[in-house]
Amino acid sequence: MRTFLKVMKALSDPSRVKIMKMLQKRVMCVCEIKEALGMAQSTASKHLKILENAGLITFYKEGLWVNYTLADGISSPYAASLMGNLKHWLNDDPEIMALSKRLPNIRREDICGV
Amino acid sequence: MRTFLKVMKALSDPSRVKIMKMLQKRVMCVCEIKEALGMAQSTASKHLKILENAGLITFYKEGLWVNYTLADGISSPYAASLMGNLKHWLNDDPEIMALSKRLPNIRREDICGV
DNA sequence: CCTCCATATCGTATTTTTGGAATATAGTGT
DNA sequence: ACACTATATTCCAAAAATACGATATGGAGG
Repeated sequence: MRTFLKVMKALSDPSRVKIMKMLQKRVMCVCEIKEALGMAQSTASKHLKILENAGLITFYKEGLWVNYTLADGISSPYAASLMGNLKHWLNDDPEIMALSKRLPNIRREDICGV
Repeated sequence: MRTFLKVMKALSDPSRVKIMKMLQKRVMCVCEIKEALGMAQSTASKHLKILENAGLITFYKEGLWVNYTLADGISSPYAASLMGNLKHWLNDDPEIMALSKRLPNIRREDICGV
């Protein structure tokens, strides 16, 4: 039950859903996500932690950057199922479409120092 | 997006998940649900409204009683998918199992006036 | 019309969630 | 060791969710 609720809660927030949809397109670091969603860095970091805790995303470090990516989905049947469905859900949502369009222009080289 | 979030939020609360699992077994009225979950009547009513609003349950009136039942699932793909999965999810959860066991003993005739 | 009963809604206190600024941590390069 | 940078964590305020008692609604029966 706790695992199930964690997955549901993680996907109950629009910012976190948007993060999931962006990560379906490509790997992203925290500063890119913060930029894409127009939120404070600490806020982005917190959302990412909630998603990770639900088994929906993972990360790997690359120098100073922390690259977040979709989890492989073996953490729980709930995470696996929802992640699968999210692939085709919300693709025609106006906000998601706008985000997808902007995504190529959001590059860490432009946002972080150098 | 709003529809999706409504479904996720609706299923992010343990009481509401328990209500869904009980309704998988049988139709229930508000007083039976309140009794099964040990909560105030107003609380049960509000949870039911949230689930209904998410397209997960419906009701039909029968005299003074309002019988709640699982929705047919055509309200949204999110509701449909989650409802389908919930059928086999959480069946081995300790709390859900205990509830299922108690369910036959929770009858409106014993709870409401006559 | 009046009463009774199941349910819905309102008002309100409590808890949880969310968001940002400030601070801490950790990796990189000098 | 020091400075710099990306990220995580902490602290705190605002907003939302949750729970309950009290009240309102609406159907059933006398």
